[in-house]
Amino acid sequence: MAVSIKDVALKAGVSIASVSRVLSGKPGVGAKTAERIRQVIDELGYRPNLGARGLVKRKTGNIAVVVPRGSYILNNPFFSTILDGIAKEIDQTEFNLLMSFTSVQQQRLLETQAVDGAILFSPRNEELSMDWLKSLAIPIIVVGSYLEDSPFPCVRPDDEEGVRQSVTALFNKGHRTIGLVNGPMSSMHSVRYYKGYESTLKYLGIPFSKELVFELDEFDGGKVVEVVSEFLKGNQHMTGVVCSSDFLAMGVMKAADNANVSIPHDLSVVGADDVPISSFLTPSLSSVHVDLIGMGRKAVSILTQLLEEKELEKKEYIFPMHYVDRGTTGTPKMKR
Amino acid sequence: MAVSIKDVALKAGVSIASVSRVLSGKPGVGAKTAERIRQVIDELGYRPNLGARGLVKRKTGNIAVVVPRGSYILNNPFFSTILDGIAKEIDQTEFNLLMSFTSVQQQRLLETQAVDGAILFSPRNEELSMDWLKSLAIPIIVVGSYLEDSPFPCVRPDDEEGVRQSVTALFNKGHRTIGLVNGPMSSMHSVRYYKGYESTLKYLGIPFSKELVFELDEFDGGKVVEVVSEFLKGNQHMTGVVCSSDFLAMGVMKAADNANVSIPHDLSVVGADDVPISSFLTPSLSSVHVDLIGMGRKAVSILTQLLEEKELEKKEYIFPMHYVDRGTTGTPKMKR
DNA sequence: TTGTAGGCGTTATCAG
DNA sequence: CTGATAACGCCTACAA
Repeated sequence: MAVSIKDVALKAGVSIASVSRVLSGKPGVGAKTAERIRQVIDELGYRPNLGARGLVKRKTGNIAVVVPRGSYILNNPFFSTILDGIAKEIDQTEFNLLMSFTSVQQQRLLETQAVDGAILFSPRNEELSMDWLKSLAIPIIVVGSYLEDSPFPCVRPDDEEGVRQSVTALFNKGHRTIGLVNGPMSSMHSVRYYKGYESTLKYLGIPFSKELVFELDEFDGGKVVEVVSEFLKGNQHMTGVVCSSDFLAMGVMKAADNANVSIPHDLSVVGADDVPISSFLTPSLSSVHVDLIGMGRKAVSILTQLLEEKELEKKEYIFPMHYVDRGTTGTPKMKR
Repeated sequence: MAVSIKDVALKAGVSIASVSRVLSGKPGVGAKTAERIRQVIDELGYRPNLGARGLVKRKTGNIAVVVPRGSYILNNPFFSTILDGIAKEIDQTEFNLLMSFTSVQQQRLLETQAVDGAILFSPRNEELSMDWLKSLAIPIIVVGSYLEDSPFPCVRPDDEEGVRQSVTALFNKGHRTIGLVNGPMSSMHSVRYYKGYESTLKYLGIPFSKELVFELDEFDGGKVVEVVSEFLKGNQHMTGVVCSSDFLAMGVMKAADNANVSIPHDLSVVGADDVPISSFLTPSLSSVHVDLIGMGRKAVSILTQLLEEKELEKKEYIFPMHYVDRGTTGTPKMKR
């Protein structure tokens, strides 16, 4: 049986009101009484029950991080690095962090008034009903991507710029046949990557070919390597490939290895997001860097602003990307 | 203003007691009334307030996952894979998942009656006070490692067996000078790895040399590669190395690359845990596999058993490990 | 400066 | 079968 405010009041010989006052640092308690109360609190090791407090204050003190269904996500460093940022920033606040990984969980979490606000991680357009989200009537932030036609503020990388830089980097090294390995088009992230890829090619005067675009439903382990291997075999004239994530790039590297395609000798590869692990690969992965930790932090900080009823300066917080040249990119050979 | 049980009762023309009864599926409500109530609940989109319910039931419906301080952890696939299992299993229950990443967070979480039980992820001996943990008076499970002299059930890999198998695998390939790259000794995981390494060498009749053991405080990015490179240079007669995690093994691979040591030609490397990403490395990493997802699931399932006041069959749930031969291991060359 | 009492949304006990 | 009503732990007017 946990010690309650009543126990403290009793032992200190005061009313619970006074205890409550010193607890919340409110004025109206004599110095001596306050001191005594504090001492009793200490002695008894009293801790306020957050649930009860939430009930009357109508605040839970929790915020939710909602990640899309599909377990692949947890092993995706794009996610864990942003989560790292979220965790760091949340540590500066008084909030607890609730996480949900499935739609059942998120329903329970969001509909039962268990949280004051939520951070949606790279949601897919088709998975979340906008009406439902709005009906929740709590502040919501989208991070990593954004929802189409959504009223929610979002924090995301400047994808178009990222893919522009990676395609251009390959172009500048002499590549003229550049493929794209992309994620599922249900994510706006992939959509933007696709568009940016297309427009950059056009800008550079390179013909666009549907053959060179590969869309992966997700990175679900072994299967990926197989299909990407096929893709590589079917496009032997391709000398470079840009990917919409480092995770995909890793798959490409492995597939290349499988297909006896040497990187960067036969094929140059550029990832995206530059997750921490990228520089540990062999060869180390060229990528377009973005401050994922900062994105996580930003998501939390604007959510807490909203929670404090402050106005946001803008609706989209777009983080710059910049190309980082490492070991997976080189000049193209004449022929593969 | 969220709709409460009162609103439902009002609109249905019944007492809140009856509403509460249909909500919790308790008997004592006429079929017709129940039907009407259900309908109103639907119309109003009523959802019970978990906090209020928790207050009277003295259950929060939350369980905590406590991860040790230090951000490296989030990008460690050992963690994220176990977390994956935790998430999967939690989905089978009615619990919400609260996470804490720092000591401040875990204090708030655990001391404010915000959770019914907790899963401690690979805790370090010095970071958690046993007395404090006991004083919380909630069920606690340790996963990934264990706490010395702790009364808490734990779920962990059979580390001793793992290192025995990896050392033996190298031995069988002809290696006689085998190093160990280990984590910090504050983790029991490292301690067991160290012991297993030592005893296996003795069993195989290989002399133990302190020079060949390298202890890394943690995998904190670039620095690791540097120091491991030094280690490799200082031990050129070493033909194989076993690591206490795949994460460390990746660092060794990168360091080897830096030092112009070719794997597995010049040096064989064995990781541990066989995280999903391992098979995507080039060359793919030899490791000792363990069912990390299963460990996560098990942690949740025994915690919920405890929460239901059921007895546990045992105190330690040890998962078997078995060596998986992949690309980073080969026969030793005569000389490096 | 202090205490009393009402209420936050639920569940549970006890009458009717 | 149904409905008051008293908790649960806490906050906060309002009184004293």
